[in-house]
Amino acid sequence: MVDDGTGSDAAVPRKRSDARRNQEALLDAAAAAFIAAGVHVPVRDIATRAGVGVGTIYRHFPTRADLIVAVYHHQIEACAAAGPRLLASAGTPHAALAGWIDLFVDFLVTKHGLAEALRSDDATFGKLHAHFLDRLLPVCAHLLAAAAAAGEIRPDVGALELMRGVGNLCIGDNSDPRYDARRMVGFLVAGLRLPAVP
Amino acid sequence: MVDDGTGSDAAVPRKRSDARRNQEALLDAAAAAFIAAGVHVPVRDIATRAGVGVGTIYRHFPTRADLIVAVYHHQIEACAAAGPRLLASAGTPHAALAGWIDLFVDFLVTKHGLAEALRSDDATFGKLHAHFLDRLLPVCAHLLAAAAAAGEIRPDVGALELMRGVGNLCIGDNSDPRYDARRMVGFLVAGLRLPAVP
DNA sequence: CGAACATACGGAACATCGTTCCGTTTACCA
DNA sequence: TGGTAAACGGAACGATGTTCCGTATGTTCG
Repeated sequence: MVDDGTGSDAAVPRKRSDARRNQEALLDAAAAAFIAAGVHVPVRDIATRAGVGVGTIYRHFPTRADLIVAVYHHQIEACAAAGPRLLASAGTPHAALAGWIDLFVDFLVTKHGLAEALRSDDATFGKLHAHFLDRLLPVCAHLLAAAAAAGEIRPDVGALELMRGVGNLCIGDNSDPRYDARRMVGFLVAGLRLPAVP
Repeated sequence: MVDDGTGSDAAVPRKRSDARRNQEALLDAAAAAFIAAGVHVPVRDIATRAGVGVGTIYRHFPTRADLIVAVYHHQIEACAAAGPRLLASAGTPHAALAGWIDLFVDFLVTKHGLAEALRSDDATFGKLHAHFLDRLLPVCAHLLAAAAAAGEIRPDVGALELMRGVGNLCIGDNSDPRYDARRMVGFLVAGLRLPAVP
């Protein structure tokens, strides 16, 4: 719901062309910098890549979280949209849950430092955390409820604790080949299952 | 195996008395500072508490990891020693494993920021990570092997991945009452179980 | 006991990074 | 084309980790 100046009505005065151009340049530069050096890349590096001053970054994206959210906006939305789709197509609610968690894990482990940032107690990342929760928590809760209703998992698992646990398990996945976050997440999700009662 | 100047032979020249005194003062100050502000407390704060200059810290403890390891040395050793004891006293190997993991989790969540530091990819903490693994990995491996041999858990679980997963789940436990690391670790350990074959 | 020497100390100084602020430039509109 | 408001750039500031060297002090030996 961000007005980028190309919007539909005239309530908000159109942004200046250089501002729009710089915002685009910043998004591109940040995306490249995140891939090259992780989401903790120094602000000055992003500014240099984009050919702007650091002041321009703070004007467009007051906190690092805003920039990260903007860069990954599409992928976060795609992940949110995948929840209901999986629930409809997968064989069981538990399979849908597992599939969705896989998507979430894939997203996190392919963005260097994102899982760490998500869990940082630094207030700067509070908005990042909040945005992830806003978009993805309801999806996760829905999948959990379906699996619980089907008697496949214990009924007392909260969506927030599961997402945080999964996010935590993704930390450091890229720094040591002996650690595989997907495997650990698999164990965690398996631990939610109820013993089959025949 | 650090020579503190009170050692047995004279191969190493005895350290100066002020050096020994300052090292003690630094350990006390660091312990207090870690409790008050976490293991990421600024170096200057520790120096001020100890009544020394920052140079003295770096002389005694070249990296933050060295200081952390020294402060928690006793507790790490106690955790290592608890492994065999639990295996002997607990009803089943799996119970011993679960009990030991509980000790490990308790240790981590009561030291603000320690779990985070353990997982930081900052090279400064490499020695911290290495020391934890040196002392605790064999203990964990032993417990895992016993539980696997008893057929209680799947046989392909590595000690390193388990310890890292558990450590990761402990991150941020103190920053949000809605997240309980012990609960998540419980799910993870439960996920290692093999279905009972009667 | 007192001097000489090695050891250790303290904190100033430097580097990095996030963040703010304001003089200058630029786009837009009349 | 000129005026105005928006946006820009980067210097400057504060916090923190780290290094370095002139100074102080413990220890030893004559």
